[in-house]
Amino acid sequence: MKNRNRDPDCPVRTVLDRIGDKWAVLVITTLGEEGTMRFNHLYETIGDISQKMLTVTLKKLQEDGLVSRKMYQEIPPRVEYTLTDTGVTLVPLLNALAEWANANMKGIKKSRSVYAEVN
Amino acid sequence: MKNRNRDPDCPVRTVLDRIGDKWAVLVITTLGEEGTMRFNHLYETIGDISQKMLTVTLKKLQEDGLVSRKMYQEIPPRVEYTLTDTGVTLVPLLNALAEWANANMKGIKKSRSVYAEVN
DNA sequence: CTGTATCCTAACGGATACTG
DNA sequence: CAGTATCCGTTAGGATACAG
Repeated sequence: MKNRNRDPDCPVRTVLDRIGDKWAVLVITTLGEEGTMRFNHLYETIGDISQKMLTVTLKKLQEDGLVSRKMYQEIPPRVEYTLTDTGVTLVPLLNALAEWANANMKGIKKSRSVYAEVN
Repeated sequence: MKNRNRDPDCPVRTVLDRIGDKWAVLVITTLGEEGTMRFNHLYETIGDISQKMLTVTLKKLQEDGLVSRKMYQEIPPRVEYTLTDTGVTLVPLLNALAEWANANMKGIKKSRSVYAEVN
């Protein structure tokens, strides 16, 4: 495998700086579940994201070509976001992580409380 | 699937707050490749992590029960870190992400440059 | 409805020096 | 060798107000 040390172009880091972002993961998995969504729908579905972070995250994902944006010339405005083909390929990986989280959260929480008692 | 909205105990968020951390991912995948490693070995292999962040990250991973720490009473001191069984189960998922990154980095970089030109 | 623009605070995390 | 302690600049990101 390619040596990752001190390599600014390391793919792992390139992608981690993006999908390592909690909001990006949430947006991608949500779009993966619901398909095309409007801005407000995403905003309400994710729930605890701020408007600002949703905007920023969507822009970054568009920039990376993972999400596409379609704007309708209507009043009031309507904007729809959809995963691109590339974006879709990321969904199963993130879902696998989500499943891992579900399967292991209990153990992790227990470990944390044990650790807290000892220290 | 469990509704993730406004749920502070959401497993996905619990895990994302940890593996969403770039340093944690790097430590886990590195230990996954190399097996047991000493502090300095990890420090040098990862390369651009600071001593402080390595210490902090290892502590958090121990707290979650993903990494175990073994200290030898020697002079100079020797400390070895190893993935726990739980930690090991996370490795293939992270490696899958790394492979995804390798496969898609080119397209992502291209998308970014196109985006940069237009805007 | 779908954003943009500021302000502002907590935290992240690097650099450095010190310790057992 | 394997950390700890401290300082300190940068940034993430929430709150709020405003705009097209």
